[in-house]
Amino acid sequence: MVQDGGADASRPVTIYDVARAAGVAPSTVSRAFSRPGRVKAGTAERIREIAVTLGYRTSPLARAVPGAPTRMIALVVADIANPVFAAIVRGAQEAAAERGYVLLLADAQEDDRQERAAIERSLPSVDGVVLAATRMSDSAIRMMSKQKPVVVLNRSIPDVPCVMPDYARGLRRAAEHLGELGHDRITYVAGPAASWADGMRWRSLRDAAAGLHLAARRIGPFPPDVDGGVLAAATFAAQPTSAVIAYNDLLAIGVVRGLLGMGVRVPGDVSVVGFDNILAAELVTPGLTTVAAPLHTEGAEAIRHLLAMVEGAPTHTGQPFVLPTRLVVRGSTGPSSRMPGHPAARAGTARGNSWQLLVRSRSAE
Amino acid sequence: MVQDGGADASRPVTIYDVARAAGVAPSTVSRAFSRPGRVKAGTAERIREIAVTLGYRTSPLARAVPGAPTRMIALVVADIANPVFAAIVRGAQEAAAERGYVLLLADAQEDDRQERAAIERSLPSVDGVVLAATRMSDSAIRMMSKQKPVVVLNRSIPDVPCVMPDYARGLRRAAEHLGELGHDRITYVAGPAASWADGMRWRSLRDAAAGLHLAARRIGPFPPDVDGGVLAAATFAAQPTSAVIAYNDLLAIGVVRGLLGMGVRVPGDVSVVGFDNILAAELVTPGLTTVAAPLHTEGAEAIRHLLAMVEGAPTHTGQPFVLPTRLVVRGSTGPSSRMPGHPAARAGTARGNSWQLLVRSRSAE
DNA sequence: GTGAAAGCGCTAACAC
DNA sequence: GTGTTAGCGCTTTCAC
Repeated sequence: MVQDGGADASRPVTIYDVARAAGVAPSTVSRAFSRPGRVKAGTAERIREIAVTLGYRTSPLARAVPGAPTRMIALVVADIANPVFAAIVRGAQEAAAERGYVLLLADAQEDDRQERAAIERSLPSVDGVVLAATRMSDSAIRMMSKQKPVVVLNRSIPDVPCVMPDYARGLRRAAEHLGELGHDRITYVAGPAASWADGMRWRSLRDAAAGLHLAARRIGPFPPDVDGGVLAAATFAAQPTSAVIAYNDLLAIGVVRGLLGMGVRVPGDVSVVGFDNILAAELVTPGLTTVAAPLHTEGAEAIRHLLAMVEGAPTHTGQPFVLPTRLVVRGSTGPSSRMPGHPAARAGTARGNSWQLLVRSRSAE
Repeated sequence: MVQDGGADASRPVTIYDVARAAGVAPSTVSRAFSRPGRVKAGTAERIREIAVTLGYRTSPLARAVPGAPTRMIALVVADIANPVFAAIVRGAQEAAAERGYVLLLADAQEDDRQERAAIERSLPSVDGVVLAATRMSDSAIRMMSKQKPVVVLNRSIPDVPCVMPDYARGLRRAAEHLGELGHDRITYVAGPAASWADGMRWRSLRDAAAGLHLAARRIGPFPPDVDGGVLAAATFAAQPTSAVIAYNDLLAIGVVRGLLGMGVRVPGDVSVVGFDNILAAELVTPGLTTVAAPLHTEGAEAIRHLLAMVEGAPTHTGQPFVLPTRLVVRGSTGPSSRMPGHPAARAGTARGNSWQLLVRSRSAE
């Protein structure tokens, strides 16, 4: 047993130490912190002061033992190195900190089993879970959401609350933009095959294109990074269109880079649109026109919904909570060379509008 | 009281449920998991099977009550939205997951008080702390490291183990590179005033420059982001040199952008070097020459050191653990216009080597 | 090898 | 209002 010889620096100060010093029962100390109203004002204040002097810190772990909340939230991301998730994490972290919650970060590293393992490990310690771009099956998620409050990002699952950007509107704006510039055929460069978001983006684009009387086709899947985009550019070049919309910015940047490397001009010959609006989209040359997803807000909203559920709100299981997107126009999109009257159009016409041949001859070198 | 009527989906399965089902004492079940050697092989196996059937999950929280490890590590970063930290977090997360630890992420949001609050909140629940780019004072950190194992990133503090990139070597390589290209005066664009890393980088550069008979001066401080760089470019243009090394890549990219905006050519008129080698450094035009910090490795090493300490290794409190850096040469650096015989040099000479005037006249427009 | 019992720090019942 | 008591799920003595 440790002597009660005062504040021992090594052993944390407990509620008992405070109680003894204040001359009250431990439960009173506990109440002074958790239910201030139920303790006489004077007593509460005295306890607080003594607690501060002694350096008492409430231990969230012990508090949690009887099944009480831990004030920790697990945030599961597919890949923390991906700038998209960094922004989401930031938003989530802010919203959580604001309410006194702490974030437990689990990085699935784009791998199903890692994701499972990470969740298994953290689930028991947290009050709820936010799944950002999960690879789990709908049923697995639904099962999980029976155990603990769960909010899913970027994906819609019946009976599970979810937050996502307005894909339909975002892609429609992108298609309109391209249409206005005179492009009438759009290639969608797909991301990961298993991705729910990819399917959603493609469907949104296809529907929007149909409504605008534009032709849309899809190539892929490709890994959602710059190298994937370079790869995609090569595939694309075999059967080009004048406009491309990519699954995400990284892929779009890779496409631009691949195209440029083949001697294809962007936006002169091909216009390219990304999705997400990551920092690099603004920094590349030409700047990337992209659909801006409200990443930060997504993270924050997901946490807010989750905390509402954790703190007893009814599981809001209706429609997905949709956040507005907007189109950010930069230099990677421009008038189609078929667009009459525009300088770029004339230039394109002058070259016989056949950069395809150019590409072929170059890559044959 | 809950009836012992079998696996109730809502209530988590406890060690007692397993014990009852297996016909052994709870302590035996506990041993079977924590100290497998001390239980007869057959018994242990039977317990394991039953545990799996029942869906038993060990509760890390309850386990932690008597002061035992929680297998959680707090990672405190200055700004999770900064790509540098994202890479560190990634490395840390991997190393932690590998050893069965979970990461508790605290984002200080570049704010002292937030940082303090975040640490206070998470400290009691974790086995140790990794501080990445903290703003805390040396003494506060030292104090903290008496309570729990602490590893500091990118900073050297007596008596506290730390991991950092080899600033001296990295900046020396950058200076050598610039020297070889014929630059003899280097401007260092400083980052945040309070940053330990900034001071270290500047001192390293100054010392390296002295050894190479190059002149080095410093301007700043500037916010360590693209806008800060644009700002810095304006200041720099008033008294330019032919070479710039910036505190980090974001700042360097901003400088390049600012310079380009003023009609200054990079690298034709000014060579620019960054630090960190973030993704965007490769994507911008021209590509940014930069000192690559081993971000991912830093995160992973920090965790490895910390876990060694957590698991009883002596607090390795000697020299900081230094990780190798390397210079990545891209398009933002080129021969000084004073370099005789080189095409770029001639071009520079032809223009009278006086882009300073050009800048002035342009900005006067 | 295994069981019984004590206790981690805290909160929730229940008394007074 | 405040003290007393009984746990939370688990690990760790200490017996046997």
